[in-house]
Amino acid sequence: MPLLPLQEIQLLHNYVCQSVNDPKRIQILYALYDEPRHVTALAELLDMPQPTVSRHLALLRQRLLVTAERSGPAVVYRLSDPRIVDVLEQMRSILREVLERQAEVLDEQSE
Amino acid sequence: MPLLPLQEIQLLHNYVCQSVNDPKRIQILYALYDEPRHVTALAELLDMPQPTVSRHLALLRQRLLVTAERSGPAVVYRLSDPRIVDVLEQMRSILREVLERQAEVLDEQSE
DNA sequence: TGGACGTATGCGGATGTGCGAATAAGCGAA
DNA sequence: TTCGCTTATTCGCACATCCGCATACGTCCA
Repeated sequence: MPLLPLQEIQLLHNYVCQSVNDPKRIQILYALYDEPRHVTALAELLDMPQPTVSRHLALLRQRLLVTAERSGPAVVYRLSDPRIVDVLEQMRSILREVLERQAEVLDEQSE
Repeated sequence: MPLLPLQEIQLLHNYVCQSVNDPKRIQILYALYDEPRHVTALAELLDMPQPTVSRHLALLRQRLLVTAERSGPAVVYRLSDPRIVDVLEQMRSILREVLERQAEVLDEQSE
């Protein structure tokens, strides 16, 4: 795999990496993976103030990771591409492994 | 997939998401995927000041995504788990798709 | 031990990000 | 149009992050 051109790295960072760089946004992505929801439902489920949820959703929508659709007075949000949660799961898997490896090293040192 | 406990989301964010939330760190991860390198080699390859590279590496090492090994006066860094670059590639794939979808929508609107 | 090479760190400033509180704006029903 | 519900936005502040510069630290070898 060749090194990526800087421009492409910028895109990757601006759109995707920044989007997942907030715990609340990660929560929102998981919640939308479960099923599409409207703003108030998300706010109640995740115990966040409505303006906070709305702001995070606006950011995710701007980054094209979620789409919004009006349903009466409410606005239902859904993931543009559910694979974004697969990515988060892969990150978790990597994290689990490196933490375990770290634990082993500490064990060996204490022997 | 159940919603994740907040604590696990925090871990995910602190270790992995934050790590990839900087264009220069993404460049470094790709460069180390290519092959393990020492600080100065990275600095020259990526055209960054040495202290900048060193600081980013320190962060990545603290997050357990890279490991450091002394080799004479130099310190060789390598990826703890190459799958981190697979994750970045998956992000790129998702980004490419949503951007294409966006382009289609704009085309339809202009017809 | 002194010097050269390679790496890490401290500091100050600039920039970016998230939040609370209040409020504006959009939609639907009567 | 007016009210009620839902969502979006504005403002000000607190906090984190990144960088350049200078410098300290580590290691090796003469």
